[in-house]
Amino acid sequence: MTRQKIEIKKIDNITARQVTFSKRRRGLFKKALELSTLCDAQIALIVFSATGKLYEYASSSMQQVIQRHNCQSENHHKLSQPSVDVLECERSRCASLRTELEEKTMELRHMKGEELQELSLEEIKKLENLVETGLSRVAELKDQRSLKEITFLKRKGIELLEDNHRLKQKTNVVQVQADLLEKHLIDSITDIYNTTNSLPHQDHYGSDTTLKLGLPSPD
Amino acid sequence: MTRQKIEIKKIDNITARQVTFSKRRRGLFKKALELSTLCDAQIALIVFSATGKLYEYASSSMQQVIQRHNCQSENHHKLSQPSVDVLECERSRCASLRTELEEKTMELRHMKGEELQELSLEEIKKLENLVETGLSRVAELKDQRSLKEITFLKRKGIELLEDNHRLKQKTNVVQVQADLLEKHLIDSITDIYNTTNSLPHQDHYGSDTTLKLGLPSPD
DNA sequence: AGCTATTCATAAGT
DNA sequence: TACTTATGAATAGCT
Repeated sequence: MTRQKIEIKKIDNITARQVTFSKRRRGLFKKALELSTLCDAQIALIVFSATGKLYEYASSSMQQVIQRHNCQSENHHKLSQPSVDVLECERSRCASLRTELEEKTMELRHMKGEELQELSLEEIKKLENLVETGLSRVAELKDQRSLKEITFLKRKGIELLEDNHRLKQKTNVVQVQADLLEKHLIDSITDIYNTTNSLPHQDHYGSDTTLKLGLPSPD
Repeated sequence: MTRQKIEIKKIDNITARQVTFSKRRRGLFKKALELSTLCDAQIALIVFSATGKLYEYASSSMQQVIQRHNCQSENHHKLSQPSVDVLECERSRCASLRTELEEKTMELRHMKGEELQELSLEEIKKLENLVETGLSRVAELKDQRSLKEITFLKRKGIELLEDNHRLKQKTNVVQVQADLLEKHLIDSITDIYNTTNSLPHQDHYGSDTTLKLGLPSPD
C-alpha cells in the first residue's frame, strides 16, 4: 500500500481520480482552515471538480475576500459580460470533449496492454482480437513498404550500375583520344629531334621546345 | 522536536506565527496545485496575511474562476467580473482538447492498423513494436484470466463430485435401510403366512395383511 | 467506506 | 531565512 510516491500529473483512471479528488480536497480545505485560524489570515478557496461541482471555503465571506482581492489586483479590466448561454454552450462542448478524450485515452491504454485489471475475460478476448488485427495490418503494411523500399533501392542500384557503365565507356573513349594525342606528341617530338640533328648550323639554345610541345605539330 | 501536535487556534507569538504562516502557506499552495493537476480541478486560492500581503493561486486565471464561482454561487451579488477572457479561455481549452482528441484518435486508428499510409517505414516499425508489446501484455493477461477461470471451474467440478459422492453414500445408506425394511417385511409376511397356515381354524379373509405390512413386525 | 504502509508536512530547535 | 530532524498528518493502493 502507498508503495510509491505518485507523479503529479493528471490521473488517467477516472475512479482513482475521483477518489483522490475527494481525499485531497478535504485535506486542502482543512489546511486552509488551519492556516487562517493559526495565522489570522484571510483566505478564500474555490474548487471546481472536473465534473463541474463547486466547493468553496472563505475564512470570512467569499464576497469580502474577492472584493479585497479585486482592490489589490492590478488588472481589473471591466469588460461587458457576453451572453451566458454562449459560454454555457462552450462549456458543455468542453465537457463532452473531455469525456471523449478520456474514453480514447483508456482505449489506447488498453491496446497498449495497460490498465487491464478492470476488464472481464470476454472483454480481454475482444481486445486481443482487435490488437491482433491491428498488428497483422501494421505488419502487412510494413512488409509492403519494406518490399517497395527494396525494389526502389534495387532499381536505383541498377540505374547507378548503368550510369557507371556509360561513364566507363565514355572514359574509354577519352582514354583512346588521349592515347592518340600522346602518340601524336611523341611523333612530333621525334620529328623535331630528327630535324634539329640533321641541321648542324642551327644553334641549340634558340629553340623553345616547350612552346612547341604545347601544341600538336601542324604536320 | 515537534514534540506535540499543536492546537488549531491563533498563534500568540508573532514571530512563531509568521514562521508558521510562511511554511503552511507554501504547503497549502503546493497542495492546491497538486489537486488541480492530479484531478483536473479548477482552483482559485486567495490568501491575505495578517499584515495584509496578498498571495494567490489560480489553476487557470483568477478572473475565470471567480467568474465561474459567481455564476454557480446562488447569491450572485454581481461582483461582475470580465467574462470575455473567460469565454476565450474556455475556447482555448476546447481547442486544445480537440487537438489532443485528434491525436489520440489517430494514434488509436494507427494501432488498429488504419490510416497508415502517411507513416514512414521507420514509424511503422515503431508502431509494430508498440502493438506487439500491447498484444503480448493482453495475451498474457488473457492467459492468466483463463487459467484462473479454469482453476475455478475445476475446483467447482471437484466440489460437485464430492457432493455427488456424499449423496451417493447417503443413497446407499438409505438403500441399505430400505433393503433391511424389505427383508423385515418379507419375514413378517412369511411369519404371518406360516402362522395362518398352521392355524386352520382361523378364516383367511379376516386377516388384513395390508395394514400389517405398513409396519415392521414387532417381533 | 475503511485500513495501513508510506510519503509528506511541519514544529521546534540551530 | 534556511536547514535539520523527530513527529504528526495526509494519502496511495488496497479491500
